[in-house]
Amino acid sequence: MQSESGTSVRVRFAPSPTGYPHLGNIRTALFNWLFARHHDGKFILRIEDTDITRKVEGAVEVILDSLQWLGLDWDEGPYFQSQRLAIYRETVHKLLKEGHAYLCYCSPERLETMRHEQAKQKQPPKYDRHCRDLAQEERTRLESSGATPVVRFRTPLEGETTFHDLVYGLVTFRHDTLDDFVLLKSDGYPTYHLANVIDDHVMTISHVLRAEEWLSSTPRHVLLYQALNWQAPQFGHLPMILGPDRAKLSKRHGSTNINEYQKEGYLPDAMVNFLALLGWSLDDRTEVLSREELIKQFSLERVGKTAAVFNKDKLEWMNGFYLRKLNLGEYVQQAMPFLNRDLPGFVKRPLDEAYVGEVLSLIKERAKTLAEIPQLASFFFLDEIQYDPGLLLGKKLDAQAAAKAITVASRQLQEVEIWDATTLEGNVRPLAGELNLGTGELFGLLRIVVTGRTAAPPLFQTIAVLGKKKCLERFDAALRLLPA
RNA sequence: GCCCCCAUCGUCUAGAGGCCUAGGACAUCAGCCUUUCAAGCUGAAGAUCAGGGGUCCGAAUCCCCUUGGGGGCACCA
Repeated sequence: MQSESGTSVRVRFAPSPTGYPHLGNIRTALFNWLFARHHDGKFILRIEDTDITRKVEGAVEVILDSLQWLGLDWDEGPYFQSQRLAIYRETVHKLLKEGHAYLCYCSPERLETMRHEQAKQKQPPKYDRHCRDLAQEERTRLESSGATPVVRFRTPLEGETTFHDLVYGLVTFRHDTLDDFVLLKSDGYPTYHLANVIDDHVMTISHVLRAEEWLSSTPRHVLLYQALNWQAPQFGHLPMILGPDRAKLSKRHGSTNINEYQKEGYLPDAMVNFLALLGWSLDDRTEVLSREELIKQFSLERVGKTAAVFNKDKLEWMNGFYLRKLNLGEYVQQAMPFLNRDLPGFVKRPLDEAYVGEVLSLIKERAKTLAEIPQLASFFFLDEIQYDPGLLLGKKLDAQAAAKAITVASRQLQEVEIWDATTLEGNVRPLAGELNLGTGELFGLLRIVVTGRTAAPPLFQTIAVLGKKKCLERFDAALRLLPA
């Protein structure tokens, strides 16, 4: 498909490896990906590693893994800005030559005291343009002093810049509220402003879809495009995702890195569906959309402007929903790594896949995340279960009555030949009357005996899966736990 | 302090002047189902559409102001 300007759609996701990607970063990636796929365009991955001091080891790998995990495949890249320094320098020379940029020798110390002064006088912190029009002798003096300059953009002093944002509409900034921002740092690396403009141009990016936090630096970028005589891409800023405290997502918000969600057992499809609904909607009722539907339906027109607080409860619900939709085979595949990871070490590995399948068919409806599964299913795998013996007692059930019920039930079970839920229930249910107990009471007691828990899958299905031997052992164990 | 953006149930949102006595989803509560827990189904509660002015026959929807929230203002991205 062609965009309005007649060129094909090319979008990029351009994270910086200064940390692990969080929900907000990934939502941006997702929207770019959906936009590209919808328009049959290209999704390009670019690593903005121009700050060597903040680089986090392993971050690039985590970024790539996260995208792969979610199925957000890219068509080009990853490109690394740190390997493209020559391109930036060349462009800076051009800007310098044409008077759109200038060398600035101000020391970090001077800049800091300047800002300090400005703050004291309640002035907006802005570079005072000290080096903007240096006299020639002053320049030579500074050059010979050995100070390494930075390159700054010569921002127009008057006028204003207006651009049309695909999400927010017309946005205008007066030039006198901008300052002469740095293009090239003294270490020779470009700043974000420079590098992203150059790369977006060189890579013929058609649409820049990024978080709203970039809205206020967009006029700088527009000005740069103009100075370079390049056509700017279309900009579309995406509403922010906020933490529960309504502040920009950060490390302070705990589990916000996307790889945490993988570890917690969320499914990529659920994650994608949920994230898509943060800032975008199809209509007034559709909540569940497959990847294909999302691609087909996604449009910038339906992206909202309001920042969204992300709601983990809803994510959990959606994940549970996707989990329940899985067929048993898929479910086993998904759950197996989590069982291996979280079941106690003394449980024999490898786990028997057929047995795991039977177990999971019982807990499938009960898990909201894959990480809950080992916990929900642990009693199926342990030889001995631990629980508070007090659970065996009830209102009408003292130790003696409980012991009797357990003994009777145990004896009855020993007789059962066909070990399936229906047969088991047919044999055990009548015992309630004989023991003068309510069925709920008896079943509740047996549930504790067999699972050690008050909440578990249906009793007879559980007994069926557990097997005769293990069940009878648990009946004996319960008897031993009961006070004499 | 300055600049920019935003403003509908607790949260995510629908709503592009009359269909709104504001719809859906999550969460909450209740009922049904039921041997427990889930799931499922049904229902309830929950938003004077931030407040105030306009415009209009008519405003959640358009304009202005106020307030609130967010973002930006680095040799970070």
